[in-house]
Amino acid sequence: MILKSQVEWALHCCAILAGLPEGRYLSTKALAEFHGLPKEYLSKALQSLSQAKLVESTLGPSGGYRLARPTAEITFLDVVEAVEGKERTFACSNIRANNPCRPEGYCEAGPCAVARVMWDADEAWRAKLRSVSLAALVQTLEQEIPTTLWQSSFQWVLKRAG
Amino acid sequence: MILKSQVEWALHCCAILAGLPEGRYLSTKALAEFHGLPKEYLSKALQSLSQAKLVESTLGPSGGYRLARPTAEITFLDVVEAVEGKERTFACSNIRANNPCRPEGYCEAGPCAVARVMWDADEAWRAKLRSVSLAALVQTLEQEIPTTLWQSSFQWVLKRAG
DNA sequence: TAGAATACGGATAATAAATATCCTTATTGC
DNA sequence: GCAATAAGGATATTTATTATCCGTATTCTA
Repeated sequence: MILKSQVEWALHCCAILAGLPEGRYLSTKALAEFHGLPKEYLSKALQSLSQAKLVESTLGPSGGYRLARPTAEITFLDVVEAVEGKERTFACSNIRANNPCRPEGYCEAGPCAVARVMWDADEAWRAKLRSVSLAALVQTLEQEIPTTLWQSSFQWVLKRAG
Repeated sequence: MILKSQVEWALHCCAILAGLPEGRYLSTKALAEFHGLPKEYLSKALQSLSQAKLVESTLGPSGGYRLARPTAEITFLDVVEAVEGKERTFACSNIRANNPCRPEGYCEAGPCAVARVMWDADEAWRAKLRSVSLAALVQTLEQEIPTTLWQSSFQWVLKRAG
């Protein structure tokens, strides 16, 4: 079990969009170029973000994407779920129902104990992702990335932002 | 991203093996029949458990599997990792290295900030799975499953255990 | 107003992973 | 010796992921 690579792409794209000045848009082309990713396929990830209302888009030249909400109000979980979907990572097929000793017409009361544990763990994962916002990510990046690289990247993006 | 169905199968099989009396074995055939699963493919999951040293096996008629450790010393994480592997659920391809503004020969210091968050969440998931033992699962099941079903299942298993 | 650049969605292909089956071998109990 | 078993290799089958291509509507710019 491994997350789609689109999750990684979407998170990095959001990090870039988070630094975009108010009212400006950045195109798929620019995002793909900046990250060295296939433009057409990255486009699908961005469309997922758009459908999840995490980003807004405009058409035409100078079109592209921008965040739809303040960076403090978008979490890692939002992005991950936009790309991966909201379904739990453990699917219970209720195999206990195949127990040959199960009486006719017997129906289990609640969810399986095995599934509950797996779902609790899934929720712990999601809680952790929910606890980190894009704002927090940007703050970390700003501290870690060398100033010159940070600024040159910012310039690179601005030059291409519509 | 969804866990293999073998994870579910392995957990339920371990729950059964946890109730097996000292020194007895239960075959793949019996476990497959009890859960309504394809014997050949379930066998692969049990082999994974065996390779991870969570269960022991013997050959021949009356052969099969039994737990290799006390139920209190086998966790959900042990079983999940035996089947799914120990790799993290987020793979960082280090796409920041594709940044066109990155100076020649520049080398990132530590892991990417995005990956760290994803890995923290992964660890939260694992911690939760690590916190639940087979002993705890059996205790829950014993409380939840109707006594008659519990006992008849136990009898069913014992009749087939070598 | 024409043309170019864009997001969007549908269709399709290529690759990888999960699911499943079959067969052979070595071991064990009867 | 025979039957039942775990183990592991080989091979399909099915599904998911990754990727590309194309047509359409929209928007900016010249």
